[in-house]
Amino acid sequence: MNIDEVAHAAGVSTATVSRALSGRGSVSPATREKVVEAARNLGYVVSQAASTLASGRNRNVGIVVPFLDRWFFTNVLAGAQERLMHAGYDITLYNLAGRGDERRIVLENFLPRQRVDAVIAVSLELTECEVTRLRELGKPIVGVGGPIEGVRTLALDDIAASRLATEHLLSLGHTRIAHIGGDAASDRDFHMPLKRRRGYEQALRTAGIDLDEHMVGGADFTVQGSYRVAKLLLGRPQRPTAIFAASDEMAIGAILAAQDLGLSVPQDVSIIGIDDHDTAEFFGLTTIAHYPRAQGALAVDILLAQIEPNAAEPPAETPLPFDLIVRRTTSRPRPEQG
Amino acid sequence: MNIDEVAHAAGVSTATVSRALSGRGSVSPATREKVVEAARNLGYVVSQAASTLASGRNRNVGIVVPFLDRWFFTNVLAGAQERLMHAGYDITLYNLAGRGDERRIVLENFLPRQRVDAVIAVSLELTECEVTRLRELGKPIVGVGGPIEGVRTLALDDIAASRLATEHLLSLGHTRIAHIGGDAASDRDFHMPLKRRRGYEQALRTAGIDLDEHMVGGADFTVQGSYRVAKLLLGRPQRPTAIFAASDEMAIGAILAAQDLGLSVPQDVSIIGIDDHDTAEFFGLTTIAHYPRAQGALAVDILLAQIEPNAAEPPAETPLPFDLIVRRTTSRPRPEQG
DNA sequence: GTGAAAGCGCTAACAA
DNA sequence: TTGTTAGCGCTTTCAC
Repeated sequence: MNIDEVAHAAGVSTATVSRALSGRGSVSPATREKVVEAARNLGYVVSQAASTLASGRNRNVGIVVPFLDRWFFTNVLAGAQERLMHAGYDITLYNLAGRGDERRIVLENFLPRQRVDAVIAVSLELTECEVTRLRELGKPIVGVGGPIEGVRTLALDDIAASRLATEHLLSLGHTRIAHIGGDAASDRDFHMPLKRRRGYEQALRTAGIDLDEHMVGGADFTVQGSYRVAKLLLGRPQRPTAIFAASDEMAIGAILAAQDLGLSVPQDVSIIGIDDHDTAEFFGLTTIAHYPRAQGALAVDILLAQIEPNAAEPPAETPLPFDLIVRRTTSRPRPEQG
Repeated sequence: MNIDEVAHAAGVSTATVSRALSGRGSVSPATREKVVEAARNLGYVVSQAASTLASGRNRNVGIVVPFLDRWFFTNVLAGAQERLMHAGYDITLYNLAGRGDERRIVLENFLPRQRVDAVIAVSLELTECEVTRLRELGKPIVGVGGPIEGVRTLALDDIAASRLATEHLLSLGHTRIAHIGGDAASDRDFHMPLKRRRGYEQALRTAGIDLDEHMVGGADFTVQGSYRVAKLLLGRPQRPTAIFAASDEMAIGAILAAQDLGLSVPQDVSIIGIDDHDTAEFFGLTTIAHYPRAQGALAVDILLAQIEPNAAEPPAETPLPFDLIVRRTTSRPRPEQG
């Protein structure tokens, strides 16, 4: 079943079939109708490979993620996926998780295969050499979540978001505010944890509060990792009255730790996170929402504006929105006793 | 940069370049060396589209999932992804989540584009007509997690796994065992919740315990949904001494509900789930593990055995493994009082 | 608005 | 083992 059969059935040339079905070039309405009808009857669908070979267009976008099983990545992916599907694009998934050679394999073997028209790089911290490789593809690239040198990136202003979270605690009257951020490993792989810590520090300094390194713990962005750290932080004599965790999952770990220590949230400890994770509502978690699905969709819009001939205007470079969502895990601290 | 330039640089014909780089057909070691060298120097990578058009092979597998943000699906995906990458295959992701027309679009427009050599359908419950469409593609298909008529499927024996979970509770001496399964919506879309309930019922009946419909609740497989149902179940006068939840996330909802009611787990209520979710360890959750990553990898092995010329033997059709993992949320019930 | 025809870059059958 | 060559199925100029 190929284009010749459809052309024959519709009584036109293959060129006309191509124009009628692809929408580029002009075809009279009547002819188009005939062609579409014939194609449907025969169950014809264009061969992607032949179309690509002849036109250079793939109708396919590659998405590179560092993990698959993390809330942020799956949501960016879902948002991008939905938008791409409705634009008629396939999505090729590259996952860098694994024992190490995956990065190289993807960058050197998969991406250059010319199967994609553009790539979305999610939270990738790349070496200079890797960035070069990526740009050598000559394909439009947009980053989501982690800045890539010389590539347009959609990234939350982590410092500002963290400042907002910390300021919320300060505005409630807290002064002993702890922070649970990244550990050595996550700090090495990503800049995000450091930036969130920076925002926390900025807010404290602005409020005239001295930084206390005993008030800062590092975990691996999981519930369990944060739980352990929170137990330590909350077990100290001069314990914090509030905790700002660098992610909602870590905030939840802190909530569970507080409960297990017999502390009430928020009466004894206020807790705030960042994300607005699916389960944040359930835990009543106060947090900074930052909409990864929308980020995925926006990344697609930016790319399509570059690769689709008559696409809409590329979206303006406005900062990504984030919002303080006040729920039930933050409140004024108890009045000091003694 | 195409095959001709490489051929020229290496001083051989394009056919030899093709053979040397693809590994099919015989090439002398010396020639191969020359070709590989030339290709590397020029930064040449075969054009996937041209290769596909000429050979009919895509080196690409499609994976269809109903959601992206659920533990089971992302793990199957990750398992399949890793295996495919090391076999040199791309992976095209089709997500059916959305407002309804996605299913049709994927089945009628995307999959027939001949971009994939095979498809993995994860937890898809398809109509007869949809199955027909899928099989008409003439591509190898394997299902993971939800049986598809006439298609080899890797699926947990849900009934047996649920029986095992329930029997664990029975063996500890529980007789008032509740079940949190699917709600109306999930029962409509998937068979799995019904089967897990069936296993629960079988185990109880075998133990000579009458089924009590007040002991069965339905939720949407989320922590929060199950939390609500568990509160109702545990709030009754003759409350259950044990709960078998059809997923770990729901089991965790039940644990949190019990805690909030002032009940100790496992002293007042034993709780068991199914999955061995990432956070099961943290909650000390007793559960039935069933290895979705391995299922994804196995699905790939089955497909590659069909589409790779000199692939390994296709894996035998053995039942999928599942194991009882006893942790700290199950124990003997308190002796009856009064 | 439509058709003829020249590729797009590769693979595989065949010949040498 | 290696080269020659005919497509794979489509898109796109260029004529008309």
